Amino acid sequence: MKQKITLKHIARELEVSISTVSKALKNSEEISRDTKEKVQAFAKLYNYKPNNIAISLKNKRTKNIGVIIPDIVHHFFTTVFRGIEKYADSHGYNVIVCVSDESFDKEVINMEMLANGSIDGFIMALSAETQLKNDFNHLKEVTEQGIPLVLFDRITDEIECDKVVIDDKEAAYQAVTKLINNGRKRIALITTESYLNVSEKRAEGYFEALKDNGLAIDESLVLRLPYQYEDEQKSGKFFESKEIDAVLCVNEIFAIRCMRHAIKKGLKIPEDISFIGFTDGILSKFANPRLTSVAQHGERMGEIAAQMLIEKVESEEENETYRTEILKSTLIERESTIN
Amino acid sequence: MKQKITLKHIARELEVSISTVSKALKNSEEISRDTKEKVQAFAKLYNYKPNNIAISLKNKRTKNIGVIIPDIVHHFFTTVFRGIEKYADSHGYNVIVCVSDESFDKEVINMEMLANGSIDGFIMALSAETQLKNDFNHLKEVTEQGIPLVLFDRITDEIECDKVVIDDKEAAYQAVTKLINNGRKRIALITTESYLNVSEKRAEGYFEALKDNGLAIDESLVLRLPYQYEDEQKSGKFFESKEIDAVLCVNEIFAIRCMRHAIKKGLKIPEDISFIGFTDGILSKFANPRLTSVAQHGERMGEIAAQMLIEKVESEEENETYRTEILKSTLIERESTIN
DNA sequence: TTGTACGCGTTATCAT
DNA sequence: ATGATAACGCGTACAA
Repeated sequence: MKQKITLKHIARELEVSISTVSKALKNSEEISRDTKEKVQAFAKLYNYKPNNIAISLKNKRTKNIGVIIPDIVHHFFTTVFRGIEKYADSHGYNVIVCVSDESFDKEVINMEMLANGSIDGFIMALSAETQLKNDFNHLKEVTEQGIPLVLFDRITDEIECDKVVIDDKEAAYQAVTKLINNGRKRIALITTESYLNVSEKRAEGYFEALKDNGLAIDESLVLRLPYQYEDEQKSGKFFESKEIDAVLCVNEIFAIRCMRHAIKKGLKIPEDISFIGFTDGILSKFANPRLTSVAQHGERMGEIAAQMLIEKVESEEENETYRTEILKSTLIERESTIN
Repeated sequence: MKQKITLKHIARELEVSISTVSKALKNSEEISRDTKEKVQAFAKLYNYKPNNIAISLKNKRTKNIGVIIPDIVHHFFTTVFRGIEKYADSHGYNVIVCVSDESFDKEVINMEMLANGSIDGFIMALSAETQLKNDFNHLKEVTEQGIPLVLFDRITDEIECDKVVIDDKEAAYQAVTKLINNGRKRIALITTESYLNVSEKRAEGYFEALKDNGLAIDESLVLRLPYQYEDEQKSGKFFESKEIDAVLCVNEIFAIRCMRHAIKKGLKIPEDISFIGFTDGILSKFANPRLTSVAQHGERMGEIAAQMLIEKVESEEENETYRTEILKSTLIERESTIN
């Protein structure tokens, strides 16, 4: 096992001082051609690479980004993560991922862990529990320490920092308007229990579109399911008992499940009933029928978040201005709606 | 902005030496009750937390694990990653993820980057290009430096290290046997171009099962598609032209696509034609009909990989014995096969 | 009981 | 042209 070589080793071997070696490797003008060549040759031979940790300690810069997300086995977050990783990688940053698992405590612990020097800044989406508790002290602490923070998707107004979201309300509004223009009258909304701000925004858009188009709001057409919804009972009954001709679902899985219920009931998609989902992931593309879906452009979102963060990290002055980037979403039309 | 506080700050403020502070915070017997209380109170007040980087430098241990995977937007890898993250987190380790994007160069660069002190060990699945080139010098370098390495799923025999795989060959063998027992005679294999060792293993199992059950091997029933297969042409023609009563696909997406072709051709699933896929992900569960699939237990795989790695990282002696853990897969039967 | 000195690996500043 | 020294933040063996 050949040990990692350090400046000290080279210095000792070549009988020069450590600082000479350091300078020689940086091609400093101060050092003679001879020495430089000797040192550089030796370094190459033994494949010298400076130790990142030592450099981090010296520079007080780790070139690491901390990413905290509720769940990694979730198409949208995964997509965002890919955008972050890509941008970070191409700018010389590494990414440390922690999964909060929708738990407040884990989120806090992970943040504290990373905040002690391991990273230069955070990118995160809040856990469901955090949004429910409405407790953001851990975020406040971090920003007060001057650690840059970028929130995406699951954000809060309580914290001042850069943010990236999609226009959830607008997207839902457009989707519902589309359904109405296709002649749909009884449009259901399948959403999550209400503490997730994204679901809230989508519901707002749904209601507003109905109102603006002169359709009555019928609360009995709104079904709220637990976030991790496994049981088929509740949604099954809903479809059996209601007369519906279109459905907006706040995620793909709800949509796929509901399409099944509709088919089982003997309805034809999209003739008798149309479906639109959120998160244009793999399920939408491969569902049968293929699902019309609101694409959230997660990868782009990740890139923007990473860019915002790295900008803040690398800016010298303490920049106290924050912006919220709102990404436009796109409705991808497929077989589950009439064109 | 309140700056992160260090031992030095506390020492200066309390007019004691740095080492006194350090010891006091560790509740050392050497320090008087008085001083300890004073220091600890002050530390708590200002929320002192030791700097991870400094500790890493001192201990030559980062408590970071480097994970390099070909793709993160891929259900199987994501699942494995979750297992790694979970185990790592519960053992006080952080995870740095790099995505090789199936590129040899990126894999090499990322490894070199992390190998210079940023991590205590690697967990990785080889990129397609690396397997194609058959060049593993970057892995060799790392292991020679004494950095522990665990390979999973996409592995190679060229490198001595711990490994975790599933019994791909056996799984395919079982799946095909199952189809045969259900009375299927003309069983197709849809696989990737041949340099991925997992696909190879699955193909072996397929052939062996046919042979052991006295069925002729018909190479024209084997379709090899590019790994990132987008175009529908080739597989479409295949289904139009062949008489097939069952299909084994090496991944979910191939299976879903092929089911569409079959349905389009007017075949009934599973009556006329059965389907079995690999990677029991979200698509299998929600496909219509639901897809019978080989579950690879990615999360368990990740846990085991992390456990193997951390064991090696934390073991004092240079342990030169490596093991290869072979995980049993499970066939999850759903609507696409007869029970 | 407290403090000094050193080392982890690197770089920057200031001598020589 | 080269080297000594200090500093990043921490921990610890040793000295006082």
